Amino acid sequence: MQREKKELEPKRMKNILEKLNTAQREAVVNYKGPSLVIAGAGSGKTRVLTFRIAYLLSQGVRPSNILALTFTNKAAREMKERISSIVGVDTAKYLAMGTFHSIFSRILRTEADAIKYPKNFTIYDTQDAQNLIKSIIKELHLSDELYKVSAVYSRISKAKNNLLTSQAYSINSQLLMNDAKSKMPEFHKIYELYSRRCFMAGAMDFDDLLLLTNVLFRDNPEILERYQKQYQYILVDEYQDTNFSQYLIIKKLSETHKNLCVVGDDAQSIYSFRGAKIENILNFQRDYAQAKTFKLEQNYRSTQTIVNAANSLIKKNTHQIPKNTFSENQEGSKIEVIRTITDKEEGLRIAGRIMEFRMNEHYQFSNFAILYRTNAQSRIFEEALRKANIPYKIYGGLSFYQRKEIKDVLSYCRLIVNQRDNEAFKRIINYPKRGIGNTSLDKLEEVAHSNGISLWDSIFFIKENDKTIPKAAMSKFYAFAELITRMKAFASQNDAFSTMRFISKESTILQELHSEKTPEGISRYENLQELINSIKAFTEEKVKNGETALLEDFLSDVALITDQDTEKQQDLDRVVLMTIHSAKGLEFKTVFIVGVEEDLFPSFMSASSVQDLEEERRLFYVALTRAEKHLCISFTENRYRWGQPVLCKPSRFLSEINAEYIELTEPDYYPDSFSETYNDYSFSKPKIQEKTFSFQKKETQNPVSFPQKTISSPKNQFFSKNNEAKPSNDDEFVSNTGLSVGNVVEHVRFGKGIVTQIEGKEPNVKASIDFAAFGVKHLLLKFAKLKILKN
DNA sequence: AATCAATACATTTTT
DNA sequence: TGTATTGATT
Repeated sequence: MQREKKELEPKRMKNILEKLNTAQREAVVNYKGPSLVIAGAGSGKTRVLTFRIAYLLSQGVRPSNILALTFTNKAAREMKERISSIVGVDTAKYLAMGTFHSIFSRILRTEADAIKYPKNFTIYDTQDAQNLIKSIIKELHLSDELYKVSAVYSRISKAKNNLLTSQAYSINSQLLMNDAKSKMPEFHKIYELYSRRCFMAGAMDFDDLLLLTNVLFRDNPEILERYQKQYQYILVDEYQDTNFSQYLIIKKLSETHKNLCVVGDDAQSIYSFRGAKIENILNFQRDYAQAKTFKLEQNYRSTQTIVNAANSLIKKNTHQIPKNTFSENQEGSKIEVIRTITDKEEGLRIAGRIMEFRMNEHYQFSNFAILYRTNAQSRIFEEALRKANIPYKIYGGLSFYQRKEIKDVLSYCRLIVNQRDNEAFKRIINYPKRGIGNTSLDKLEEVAHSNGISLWDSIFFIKENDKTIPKAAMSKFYAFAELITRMKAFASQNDAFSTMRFISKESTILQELHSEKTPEGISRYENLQELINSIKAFTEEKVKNGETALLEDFLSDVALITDQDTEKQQDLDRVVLMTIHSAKGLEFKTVFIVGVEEDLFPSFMSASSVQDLEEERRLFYVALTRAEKHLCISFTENRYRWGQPVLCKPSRFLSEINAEYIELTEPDYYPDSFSETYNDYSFSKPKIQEKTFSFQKKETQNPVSFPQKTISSPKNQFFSKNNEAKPSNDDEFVSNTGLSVGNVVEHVRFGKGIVTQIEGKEPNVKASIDFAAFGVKHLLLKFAKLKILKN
C-alpha cells in the first residue's frame, strides 16, 4: 500500500517522462481530447501506451475509468504487467484492459437481458460456426459445390463486421443482387437461419461479440450512457487493424468525453482479410475534429540497414501516411539473402545459420525467429531443427484448444453451462460411444427444427407414445440427459476444478484415453491432463483472490484464449516458429524470413488486386521490422506444395528492397550436411513414380529481375551464363541433353538422378527425372542444366 | 452402428 | 503432404 503511493509520486512520474524522447513525451502528456499516435515499427509504442496510462493515473484519473483495448490477450497482459510495475498491482487491477472480444463479451454477459441472450451464452469458435453452416446448407438442400462452407462463413463474417444483421441483409436489394451474381442467390437464407440458430442455441460467434455490442448500444441508450460515463479515457492499440464494427463501438463510447487515444501504424495493417479497415486510421483526423497527431519516427529496435531496407520496400505502397522512420542504432550487417535449391535444403541451411550465429554472437535460442507466410511451411523447419538438436516452439497451426480431445471435454462443460448449445450437444452425444448413431440424431434434429427448440429440449419434448424415435434410442437419450443433469448439479455445488475432474471421470473420457496405448493416445491423455491443470490454476487463482471459481467463468475465458497466451517456463529458450501475422508486435535479435517466393509471398491469392498486393507488402514490412540485429531472407527454387514439386521464383519483394542492403548467398552445391539425406536412400534401387511434368514455355516472358551472381563451375556446362532463372526452350533442352530413359544424369545443383520417363517430341517434351539423392523424388526441370553421366 | 479403407480436397493470414 | 469425408463391409 505504502509502496503504491510512493510509485505515483510526481517525482517518479517526472523520471519516467525524462526517459522518453520528445515525440513520445508529447504523446504521453497530452491526454485530453482525441489523439492519434502514428507509431512506426519499433518506435516504443507500448512504452507510450503504458506511460500514458501511468500518467493518467498520476493526474488523479481513477483506474476504473480507463479502458484500454488491444488485439491479443498477450499484448493486454504485458501492458498490465508493465503498468503494475509502475503503479502497483492494486491500482492496475482495476484497469479495464483486454482484447476487444474479451472486454465486450464481459459487457454482453452483464447486459445479456437487454438483447435477450442468456448470461452464460456460449461462444462458438470458427469450427462450431462452420459445422453449423454446413448442416444448414444441407438442410436447405443447397449444393455444396456452389455454397462452400468457408466462403459462406467469411461472407457472414464480413456482413457482421459491417454491421449488417441478417434482417438488414435480407432487405438490401443491392447485396442480394451481388449474391445472385456470384452464384449464391440463397446466401441470405443461410445467413438468416444461421443467426436464428445461434440465437436459439444461446450462442455467439466471434463477430457477434462486436456486432451485438453495437446492437446493445444502439437499442439501449441508457446502457450506452452508463459505459460512456465509466470509460472516460479510452486507449486503442493497433488501431489500423480495427474493423467497422470495432470502430463504431469506440466512436460511441468516446462520444461524451472524447478522450480517445489511438495508436497504430498504417504501414503495419495486415488484417484486412478479417475486415480491418485501414481507412480508420487514415481518416482519424477527419473523424475527430481537433485531433492531435503524434508521430513516433525513431526506431529503437533495429539497425539502420534494416530500417532503411524496410523503408525502401514500403515506399512502393501508394496509400499511406507520410512518415520518416529512421534509426540511430548501428549500421549493422547487410540483409543476408539465402538461395537454396530445395525446401529441405532451406531448412537445413537455416538450422546451420542458427548454430553459427549462436557460436559467433553467443545468442540464446530464443533470440531467433523463423517467420513464414503460411503455417504449412513450418514442418520442414521443424524437421531440420530437430535434426540439428535445436529446441524450438511452433506457434499457431492446430491450437491446443482446437484439439479434438480438448474440444470434446470442453463441450461437456459447455452443455452443462448452456444446455441449448447444439454444437456441443452434437459433439458429445455419442462420445464416448453410447450407441446413438446418425439416424437417431437426425430424427431428433428434425424435432428440434420443426419446433424451433434446441436438441436438448427436444429430448423432453417427445411424448411417451410418440413413434418418431424408437424406444430403445429414446432411453439412450434419457440416459445422456440424466448424465448431464447430474454433472450440472455437481457443478452448481463445486468449483471449476472439481467439476472438471467429475466430468472427466463420469463421462469415462479419462479412462478411455488412458487405456489407449498408441503414441497419439498417450499424447491425447496428456493434453487432457494439461487442460485439467490449467483449470486447477484458474481455480486456485480465483480462490486466492477470494472469488468463486465457477465453471462458466472458466469457459468464457477459454473461448477467447489462444495458444500464444499460455506460455510455459520450458518454452523460454527456444527458437520461435510462427507466421508473420502472429509475429506482429514481437522482436528478435535475429529473424529468418523464409519461403520468400512468388505465389507464396505474395500469396497467389493476392496477385490479382493492388490492394491485396499492398497488404502483402505491408506484411513483408512487418516481417522485416521484427529484426533487431540480423535479418536473413531465404527462398528456394523447388518446393513441395500439395505434395507436388513446384518450381519457384524469388519474390518480387526481394527486388523491391534497395539492393545496397542485400547480400546474396548462393547454395553450397554438395554440402556435407546432405550426406545423411543422401545415405538413407539407396541409389541403386531408385523408386520410380510414374509422373510427368511438362516444360512450360510461358515462364520465359517473365524473367526474374533479382540481382544474380555469376557462378563458374566446370560442372555447369549447360548453365545459362548469367545464372538467371531463365528457362531454355524445349529444343535447347533436347539438343543439349539428348536424354533418354535410364540415363543417369547430374543436375548442376542436385547431384545424380535417373531419367524415368520421356514423353512427346520436340517442342513438347515431357521428362520426369528422379532426384532421390537429395530427398527430392521428382523435380520439374524447366531448365536444361543437366549433364549426362551414364546411359 | 462401428470400423476401416479409399478418395477427395486443400492452404493465406486469426481474434 | 496431410486431413476429412465418404463408402463398403462386418
